[in-house]
Amino acid sequence: MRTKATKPVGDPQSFTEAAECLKVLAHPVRLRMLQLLLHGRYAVGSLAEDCNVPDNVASEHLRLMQRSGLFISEREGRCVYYQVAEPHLGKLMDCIESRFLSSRKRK
Amino acid sequence: MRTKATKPVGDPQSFTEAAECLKVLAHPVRLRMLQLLLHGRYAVGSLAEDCNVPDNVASEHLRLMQRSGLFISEREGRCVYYQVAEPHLGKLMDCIESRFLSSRKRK
DNA sequence: TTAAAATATCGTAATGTTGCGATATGTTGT
DNA sequence: ACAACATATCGCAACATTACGATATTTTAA
Repeated sequence: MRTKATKPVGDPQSFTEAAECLKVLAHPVRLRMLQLLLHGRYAVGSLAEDCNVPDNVASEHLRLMQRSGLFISEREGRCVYYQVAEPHLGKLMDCIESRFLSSRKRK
Repeated sequence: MRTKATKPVGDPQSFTEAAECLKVLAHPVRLRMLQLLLHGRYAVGSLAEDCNVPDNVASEHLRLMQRSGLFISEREGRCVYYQVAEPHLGKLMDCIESRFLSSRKRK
């Protein structure tokens, strides 16, 4: 049995899936939305306002992330609230934050 | 002093940078290259062969990742060897692997 | 039932990404 | 100097992503 010359495994299909997930995250507005939703539950309009984008643009970003299984939504009166559905996103966001984003808080 | 109602911080510029980095990672071939290079040092041709893409395509992916500061390269005779330059990529790849890729090894 | 609010969807134009073939550059051995 | 090898670059066509304005849907309140 050899102990050297091992290569990490991973079938091409898995890399494609991982890449598609990263592609969904790879947008500044969607990243910010994820960060917010990892800390709470927000309606479309609040997210749009925080991200400085029109409501319909926010809605499209949220729809994309929902179709990828990252978020779920539920209607409550007039508003639709989104929240994080994929548990691994917390750790992933930690990595991203520790590299790119400050860790201070604001109200 | 209030203890509730805090929102995570992050100026838009940082989110743009983070998103650009994720965009670079968000390709199956580039992800596989990163995984390999986190375990060793490879020349363009070896990476191309492992990823089943022509040499020039591999070279373009590597160039992109190098321009984003993720890899560095050094010539050694005829070959050019790439290696990981950004230390945070290890943890990030761990997250991705734990979610999407099996952890078995192959020779 | 009508109006207003919140969200979603659609068509479209602008822009970005990808892979390919051809060509260029750099390196080694003869 | 030349041929062979390894890598890099270029122009281009195919395709994907994005934001926008307009329009549709759903819900609440009057």
